[in-house]
Amino acid sequence: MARKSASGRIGIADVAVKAGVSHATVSRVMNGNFTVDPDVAARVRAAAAELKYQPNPVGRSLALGKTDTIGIVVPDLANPTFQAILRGLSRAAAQDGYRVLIADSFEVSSEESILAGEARRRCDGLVLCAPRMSDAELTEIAPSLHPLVLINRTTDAPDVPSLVVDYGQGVQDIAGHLVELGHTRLAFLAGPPRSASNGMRLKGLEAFKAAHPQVEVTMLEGGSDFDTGHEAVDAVLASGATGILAFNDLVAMGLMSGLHERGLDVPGDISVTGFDDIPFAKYTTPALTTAAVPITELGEQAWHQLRALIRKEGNEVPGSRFQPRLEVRASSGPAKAPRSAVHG
Amino acid sequence: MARKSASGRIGIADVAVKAGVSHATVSRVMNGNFTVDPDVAARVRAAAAELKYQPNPVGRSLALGKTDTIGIVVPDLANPTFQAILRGLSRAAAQDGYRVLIADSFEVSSEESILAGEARRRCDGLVLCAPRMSDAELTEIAPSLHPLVLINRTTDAPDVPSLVVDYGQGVQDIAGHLVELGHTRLAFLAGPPRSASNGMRLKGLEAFKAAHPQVEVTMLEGGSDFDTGHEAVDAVLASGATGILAFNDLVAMGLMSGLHERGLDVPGDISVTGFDDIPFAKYTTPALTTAAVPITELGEQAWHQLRALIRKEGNEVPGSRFQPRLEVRASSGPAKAPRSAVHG
DNA sequence: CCTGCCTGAGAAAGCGTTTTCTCAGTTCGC
DNA sequence: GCGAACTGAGAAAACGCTTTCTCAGGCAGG
Repeated sequence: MARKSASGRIGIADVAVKAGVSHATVSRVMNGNFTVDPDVAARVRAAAAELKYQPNPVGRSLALGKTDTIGIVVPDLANPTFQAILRGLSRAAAQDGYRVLIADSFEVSSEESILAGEARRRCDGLVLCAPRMSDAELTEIAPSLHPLVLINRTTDAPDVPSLVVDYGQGVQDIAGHLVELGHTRLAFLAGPPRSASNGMRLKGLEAFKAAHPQVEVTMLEGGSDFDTGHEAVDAVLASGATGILAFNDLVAMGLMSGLHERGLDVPGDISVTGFDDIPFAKYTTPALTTAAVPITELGEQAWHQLRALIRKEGNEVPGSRFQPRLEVRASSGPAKAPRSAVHG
Repeated sequence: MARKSASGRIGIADVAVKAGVSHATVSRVMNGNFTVDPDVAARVRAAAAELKYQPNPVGRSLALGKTDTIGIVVPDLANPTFQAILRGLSRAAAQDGYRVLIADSFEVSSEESILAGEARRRCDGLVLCAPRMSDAELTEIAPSLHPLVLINRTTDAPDVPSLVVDYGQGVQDIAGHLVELGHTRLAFLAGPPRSASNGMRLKGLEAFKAAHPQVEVTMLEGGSDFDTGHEAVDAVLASGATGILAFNDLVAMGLMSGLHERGLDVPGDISVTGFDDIPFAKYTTPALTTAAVPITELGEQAWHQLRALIRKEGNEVPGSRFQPRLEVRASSGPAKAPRSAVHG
């Protein structure tokens, strides 16, 4: 016959009545304030236990001005990279007693800032993951989103740490690896045009071309998923390249699948490389040569940065840059003699 | 020079002052209450726009008794199945203006009920995904979690819709398919012992054995990830089975990878099947025969059920059962002559 | 024995909304 | 032309908690 306040749920008032004290005292006890007589505290605790009282977090949030929740907005929850970031973030935050609220923008860049704003208002901080919005828009809304940390994107706005993977260096490492294997005609199967990480890859390849004038690098349009790779087979063959750098592992897998259907051998006829080293990359046949990104760790670091901001520690490094690690597997091998374009 | 209340953020009071009205009126305007003079409303809207006023959701939640947020607790955010459910749920909920808060129990079943309780208190409803806790515990806490919907788990507790995939039927379909291909010795590479969906598969196989006495079905211990499958190669070979039903696609992929390393051909020597039809299943070599589960749709349905509960519609069906669809691909083929056990 | 300090706990003021209550000022009907 | 019904908007209560303010009572010191 637990008495209830009007709302039907058990509140601080109920336990106050039951323990014969004021609700202020109940609050003190629940929050470990030691200015309370041990006997009274015990009585309150007993009453709380008996009533199975659990403080209402909303009331608590309003009073304390914090929610113990952080938000993350991702462009596409179906993308393994973002899933991994979410996982790392969620785990790290959970260890500090924070929960995470997710928002998926479904690659609609115009929704991002609204979504981000809404999420931010409900949370103590925000992680913006590879936002597709323009630099101008990002800079404009960044202050209203503080505490904010950026992943795979940078901004001029102050006090916004950003964690970026050095995709530029990564593609250069991969390209270098292919050249070492004797490939002189490479092709890059690009990612989504609005993706900043694609931009970094392109810049990396420019640098690579400058340093290796003897190597031919063809740029091909693309995307970020399986189908992109699968549909790119013709373009890849037409390029005459023997070493293909796919935008990411998904694209590489799609490409390998397409090449396989054409009866071509990887890496016998063509070497294919990916990027990211998603868990599946190890298990493709042939196993995929790729650049491993410590992506879960990225999520974890994002939390650490955000935590510093929330706690106003202020002495934190403004961000950091993650180096991919070349992961050589079976999908890359010695170059054949250059093929003529448009091979059967 | 936007004036601020003590907290630093712009509140309803600031708008009220600027528009020269009471904050009650501001609230009325913001919520589309038409008992406000159009002129006054316009003035308020102008003030709100100029101050970029955004209502504080926490205060709103407290007053309204709802958060427009739902929670989901999953045993392992790294599992593609749960990722897909999360995605479906998140998308469907977003369409109705709800956000989702995630909680990952990391397969620690003792944490589940605490996590669930905490999540629930911050949200308007909860989705419990394949909980690992005991039936007794589940039944006990279910009422305190209402509105609650269960995925891949059932309970006696009232008013708890549950969405389950008919794994029992699924394995029977797969087994039937293998038998049609001439396999007479099958093996089942089981999943986590505490998993209810594993239990359903086992029951399905019992039914299958009863209906097909001439077929031998060996049960092998297992798990739910790549490595499980990879490490199971010896046990699989020792069983002498020519048709292997793996617990899920991940396990199947691990197994295929292990078999490949041993120089065995799939499906020439052994047929391997998975379960779930994760996106990658299409792209393994050979492409994986599996049972497709409309898993994203499951998340979507979960939202619909939960929404009905939140809105107290009450006339909803108590849950539903999803039928997997057999997806025949290249990893299953005609049986060879039965092999002797412990093949080289 | 009185002043002053300290301790413990109730009263009350937030936190930022929504919503009910209330009432002044209009409009309408007879 | 006066009471009744209506309209619009402010005052205040409510949501559930934390925290500051305040004060009664106990105790030590002079």
